[in-house]
Amino acid sequence: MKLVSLDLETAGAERIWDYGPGFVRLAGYAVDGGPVVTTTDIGSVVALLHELDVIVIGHNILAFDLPALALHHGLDLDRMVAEDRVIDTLLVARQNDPPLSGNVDSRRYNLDSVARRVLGEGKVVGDGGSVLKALATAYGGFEMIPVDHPDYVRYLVQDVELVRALAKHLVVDDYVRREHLVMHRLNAIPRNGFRVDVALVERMVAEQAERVEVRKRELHGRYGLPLTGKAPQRSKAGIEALEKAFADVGVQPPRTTKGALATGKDALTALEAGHSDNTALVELCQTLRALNGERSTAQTILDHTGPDGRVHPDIDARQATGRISVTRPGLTVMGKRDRANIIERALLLPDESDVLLPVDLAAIDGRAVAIHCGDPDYAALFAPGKDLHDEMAAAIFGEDGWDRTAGHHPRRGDAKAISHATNYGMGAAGLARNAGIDVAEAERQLAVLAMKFPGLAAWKAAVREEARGQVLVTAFGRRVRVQPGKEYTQAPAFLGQGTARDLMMEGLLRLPEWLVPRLRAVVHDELVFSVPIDRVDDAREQILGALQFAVNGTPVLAEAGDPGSDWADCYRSEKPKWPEVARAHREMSACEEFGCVWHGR
DNA sequence: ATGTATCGCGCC
DNA sequence: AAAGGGCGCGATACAT
Repeated sequence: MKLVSLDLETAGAERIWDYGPGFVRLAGYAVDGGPVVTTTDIGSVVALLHELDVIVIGHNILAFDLPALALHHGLDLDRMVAEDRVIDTLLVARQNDPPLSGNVDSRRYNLDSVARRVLGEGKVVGDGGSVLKALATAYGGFEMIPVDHPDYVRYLVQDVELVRALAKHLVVDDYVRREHLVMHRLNAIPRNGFRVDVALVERMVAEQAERVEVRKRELHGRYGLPLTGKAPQRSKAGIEALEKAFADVGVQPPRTTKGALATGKDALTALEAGHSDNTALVELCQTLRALNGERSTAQTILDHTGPDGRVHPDIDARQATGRISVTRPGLTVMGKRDRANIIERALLLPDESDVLLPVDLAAIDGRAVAIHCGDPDYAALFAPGKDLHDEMAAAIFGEDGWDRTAGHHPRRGDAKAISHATNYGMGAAGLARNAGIDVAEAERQLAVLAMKFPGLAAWKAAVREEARGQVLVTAFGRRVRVQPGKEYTQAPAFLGQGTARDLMMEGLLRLPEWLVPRLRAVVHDELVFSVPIDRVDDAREQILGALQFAVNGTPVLAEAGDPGSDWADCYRSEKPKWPEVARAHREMSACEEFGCVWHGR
């Protein structure tokens, strides 16, 4: 086999989906230990990669360089990936040396950083990206840099050499080979994009701006809030005005744990509840909350909508748990639970003459924990036909008052909170606060849990200890790094979330080929597809077939939502009390429904 | 001008 | 001794 180290210079990374032909400007490659070749004859590079004895290696090539070659130069990337002839050093670097949570490692995996770490400081010259940036500034854009500029060529040559040097040090294990298949399938999302209801986005942006304006004026008139900037309630002068306003209505201004003025939803709701007879305070809280509650999701979608009327989000497995990030725009954070926000999903549409079909995995983090801990009593909660939270309620509170044939356990909701406590290491104080019970009762519930599921408790203790000295490995073989000092909460959580992620991805790998380019979004435990109306039943059956399998006796359960005319429409059965979730309702010119977010705007 | 920290909204 | 995990995105304040 020949190892081809590859890098491309292009018209700018963020232009990959809209630039068109000419996006790839200059290619650099080296075959094994041979000289680095740079060329504008991109077709010749594709021809080289198509040779069956070639393995191509490069940094982020699976998401960027190779898709660009596929898009404009006929590269058969599907085949190369299927033949296991692609090595992406970014994916390998993450597996070899996993990131911490939070933002601390956000710049740790660019080619320069990886090379410095792996090769040692002395072997990396220059300062990477700044050379390119300077050239782009000097010539008026990446696409204007002369392809024979010595600095441009030198930069490209250096990156090819770095990749080649890295290849000798990085370890490609079975997990990361699979990860290439996973990420390639996920890359269907940016490649194909998600259709946007552009007219509706523009309307919602305008309507939101109007609402914000009205509320700012109210706060300005009543409390002297300044009108400068986009969020005057968060500026120094604004906070000062609000503190005075709270004092004027006779309460201590609410504080965050760090002492700042708390203007968040929870703080204001709690304050209001504690002084429900103080009408001036209630009014202040409500107006402030209404202003703070305005999100700019529609604007974000608009900002990222391309000339094709679609968003092409970035897909990345950068999270400490391995969970998938979907950004620019962030589809994982669009409204769902709040009535006021779920309508955000109406901005995203199926392809013409298609419908959107969402499928989600039931209680997938819990199943992942069950697979890890091997506690038969815990695993039994996930047996076919059982509802985790009902079973958990029965385990903690007993079967009294629950008729299994008649519906849910009366304390299912309480049990759900405790389930999450199980996965994430919540303490009695936190559970008490969360569930509105006293600490003694919370302690009792956690104790019952530990007693009923001894294998689960033992596993948590073991992985907390294990995480103290080393990187943890999920059931699928993904390596995850826990922050020193956070073993108690992060160790069980990362294994649960990391394995849940790969249960989802296993389903993705099992999908029939025709559905892959129809994938539109992934939201941790949910996949969204755009499928032709006359193939919905086919699609549903095949997707559910792919997503449902058993691991060590624990079954994975998938459920399909409603085929929808937009993404919100997919949840009309799930949210029967919110009629506006249904597109058919939104298409009416008016309605009488109390609280309708659509007609009541 | 650009980047970081902090907060706040939301999602799973 | 006690301990709820992971994110994305926008805004402001502040450092460089």
